[in-house]
Amino acid sequence: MPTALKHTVDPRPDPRIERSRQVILAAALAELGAVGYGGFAIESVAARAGVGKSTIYRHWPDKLALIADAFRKLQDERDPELETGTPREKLARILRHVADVVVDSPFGKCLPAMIEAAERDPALRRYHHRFQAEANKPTIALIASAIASGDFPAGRDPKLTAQALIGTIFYRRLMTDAPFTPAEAVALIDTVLGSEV
Amino acid sequence: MPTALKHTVDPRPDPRIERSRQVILAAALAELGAVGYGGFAIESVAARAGVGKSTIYRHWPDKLALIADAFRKLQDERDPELETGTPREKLARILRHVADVVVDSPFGKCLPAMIEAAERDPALRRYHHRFQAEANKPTIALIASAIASGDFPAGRDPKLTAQALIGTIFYRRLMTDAPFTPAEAVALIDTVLGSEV
DNA sequence: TCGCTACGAAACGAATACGTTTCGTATCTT
DNA sequence: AAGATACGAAACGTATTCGTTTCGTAGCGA
Repeated sequence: MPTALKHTVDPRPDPRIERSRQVILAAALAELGAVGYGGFAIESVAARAGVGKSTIYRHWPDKLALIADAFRKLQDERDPELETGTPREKLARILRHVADVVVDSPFGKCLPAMIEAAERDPALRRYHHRFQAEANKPTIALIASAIASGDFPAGRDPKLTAQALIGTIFYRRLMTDAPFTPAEAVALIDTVLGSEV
Repeated sequence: MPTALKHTVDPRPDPRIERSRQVILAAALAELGAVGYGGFAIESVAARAGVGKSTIYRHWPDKLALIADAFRKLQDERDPELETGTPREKLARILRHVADVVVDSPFGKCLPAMIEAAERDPALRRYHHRFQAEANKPTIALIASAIASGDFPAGRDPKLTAQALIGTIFYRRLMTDAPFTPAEAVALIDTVLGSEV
């Protein structure tokens, strides 16, 4: 009985499996962006992916599991920032990137669906919050170190500052008809941190 | 032919009609907050309101019209602010009020559903955006006048400043597990406008 | 009091989506 | 080349919801 093998990866897994998984996850994200959490239908995902419905149920037990995995795939979009320039320049780069992602990417298209899903399902909510907290860590660290070095004015809470900057971008995407444009990054920094810095 | 009467209100409309309308709209808001835009079901609204389904269809042609009317009713929640105190105190009062509404009220409970609905339906989206823009006008005016009077530091865009403040509260509600508390209002003002003001 | 009408309950057919199952085919590993 | 298996297509029964309709009742205005 080759019990030990159970803990090793199969030497040559059938490539059809992983390919199906990726095609289906991409289709699921497209579906979430197109019709939202409430309108999400497995049959539409199958059609979108050019796949039989049975193939989806072969890989995921139900709709929620598929949605959770699709959200997980959004994390691959993460595209962190450079390491050169003044703190102000780095921060502007981050904000421009966030604006790009929130407005245009699969993440941005799925954002309302993610918010709705997080509101309805506790497991998705935990993931949603953790993901967002993780994504903001570099920004908070940058602000904290810039305050410590005197590049940014003292007396501000780095985390709250980051949330004010990032929050503005999300607010514009979700609550107004004028999404935040990368060109406004400098103005936003001036507004929140002051232009005299 | 009493044509002119067409333009006047019926002298004594059946009170059952308006009563049904209000009960149903309140139930619709509760339903939106509880199950969201996608899960919204007319039959559940009827049960929640203690009303026959036919009564709902007697007053609204379909689901979307009912949802739109329910959103319109949220506007009644508006509870503007006082006129006394320093600009800083007024602003803190506004932010505390926004925090209350966004976290606790029917509006706050329906917020994810509204965002999702606005994403899917152009008419609801226009209403959603206009409502939000309208709600922010007093805040923007306050900031603008405080900047003009020298109470707030110059060089900031009042609208963007207001969006940074309000946006932080919405961001905390929608994207984190730590909703904004009224006690943080002063810290938020310090962070965005500087504590030296 | 009398006629009118808004009402609640219930049943309806159509449509949609879930999750399952079957079956023949195409593609993988060995 | 041969056996194993992941696949797509299709059909299935169940459940849910839509929006409609019918009907008897209760509350309204006059």
